[in-house]
Amino acid sequence: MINTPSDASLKGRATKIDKNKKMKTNKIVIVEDHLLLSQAISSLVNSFNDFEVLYLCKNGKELTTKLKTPSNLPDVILMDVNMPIMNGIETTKYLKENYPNIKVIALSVEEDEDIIIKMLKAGAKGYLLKDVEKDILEIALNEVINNGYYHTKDVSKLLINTLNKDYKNAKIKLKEREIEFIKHVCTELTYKEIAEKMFLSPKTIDGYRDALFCKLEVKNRIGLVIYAIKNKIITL
Amino acid sequence: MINTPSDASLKGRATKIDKNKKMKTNKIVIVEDHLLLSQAISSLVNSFNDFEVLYLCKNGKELTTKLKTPSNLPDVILMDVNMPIMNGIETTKYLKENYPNIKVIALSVEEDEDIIIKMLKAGAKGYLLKDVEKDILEIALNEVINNGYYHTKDVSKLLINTLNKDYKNAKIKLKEREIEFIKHVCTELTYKEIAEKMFLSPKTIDGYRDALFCKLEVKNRIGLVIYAIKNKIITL
DNA sequence: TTAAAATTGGGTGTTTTTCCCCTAAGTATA
DNA sequence: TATACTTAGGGGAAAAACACCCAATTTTAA
Repeated sequence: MINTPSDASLKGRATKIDKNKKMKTNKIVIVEDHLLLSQAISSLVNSFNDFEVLYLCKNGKELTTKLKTPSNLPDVILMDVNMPIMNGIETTKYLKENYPNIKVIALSVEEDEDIIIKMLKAGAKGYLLKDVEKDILEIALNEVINNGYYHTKDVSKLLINTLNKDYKNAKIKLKEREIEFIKHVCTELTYKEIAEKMFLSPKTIDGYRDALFCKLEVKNRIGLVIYAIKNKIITL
Repeated sequence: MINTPSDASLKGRATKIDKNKKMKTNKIVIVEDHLLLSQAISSLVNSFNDFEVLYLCKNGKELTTKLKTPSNLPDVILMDVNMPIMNGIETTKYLKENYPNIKVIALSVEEDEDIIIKMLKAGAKGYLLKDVEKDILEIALNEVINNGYYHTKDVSKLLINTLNKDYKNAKIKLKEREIEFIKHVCTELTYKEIAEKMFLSPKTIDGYRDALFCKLEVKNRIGLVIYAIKNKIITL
């Protein structure tokens, strides 16, 4: 896809390095939905020693297709988290199961602890915020290849914070039916109308509402709406 | 593509061209809050012919400080729209007034018509979505320097759509007091409590509410909340 | 400049919806 | 056989929504 560098010059340099220093050139793939950014990051990575960008992908789906060709297997994948079609978390999970030797470094503007945790659980070997120094990216690439993982102080801090918080939060789980209900709550329907839509008695709806008020520690329907939006149960 | 030749070769090439063709090297500044991205874009821009990145800024404030030194004046600024402290729109307005010779190209993931319009009104000579091809960036830079402006088809389309829509929308204007009120609406306060906070009679609040229901074409408080969030009257 | 129109703040009352407390049967499921 | 989940209901208080009303100011336009 999208194409590889001015093939001639790249190959030329790679060969040279291989011969003189006998250094292995590590193969990198970038998965990022914004083409200009992936090209820019690619330009950066190619400027590092011993790293070579194989190709770019716009999302996880595209990556899985590419990987079916054996010559397309990289050493490290730089993976954006927010992508359409198949996002970073799903994709990383898929890689963990199907290509466990490929290391994934997450690259994101997202500082949301939940997402970082999910990404690391999915198998990412590192999580870089997009406002790090470029040197950090090079260090991370080297570390991941040599030691198997790399984490910045920022992310480590966040992780510790999260662990401490989890004692209190114990992450609230919503049932299927509750999620269905809360989606309707975020519309202009009355509870009576919601009951009709869900084929339930208005009194049952009363029950769901009261349970959620209690569970989510909100006082009224507005609270539910705010909760739903903050926790991305609905998107606007 | 995707790759910049190692710095040495790049500098070598640039010098060569300067000497042989007497080509002017255009000076570029990148304003973008995510350091890694600005460094990546910088790497890309430096790989183009006749362009050289002078320095990077994290936000508009930093830029205004830098510009006070005459040698820091660039030909073109690549400006992110969403930044903390001083965003792309404010910064572009400032540049238009104080440094009218500097051309601004907006660089954003934001496809929101309103924001694009604001940016162009503020004086941007081009608006690139971050998922364009890198060649487009190079073309845009050249066009802006030679012709004074550049717009992709995407943005042109959006502009035409917006013009058509404006006939219908005629953008609803909210008064100061209404905005104050609607912000309270997006909390768990009752109307009575909102009245207290705004030092008004609950009945006046009734008036505001009913007026907004009508003006914004919503049926109840939930509708107001959804409207407020969609139109960024409040941020979560 | 003066009258009409819009804006802002306030009032009384009714109906509908929301909220809150309580109970409890039927169904998975571990 | 507990435990949890889903469903459903009664009764009552509070809030929200709706319908009209009035009267100062400020803006707009004739």
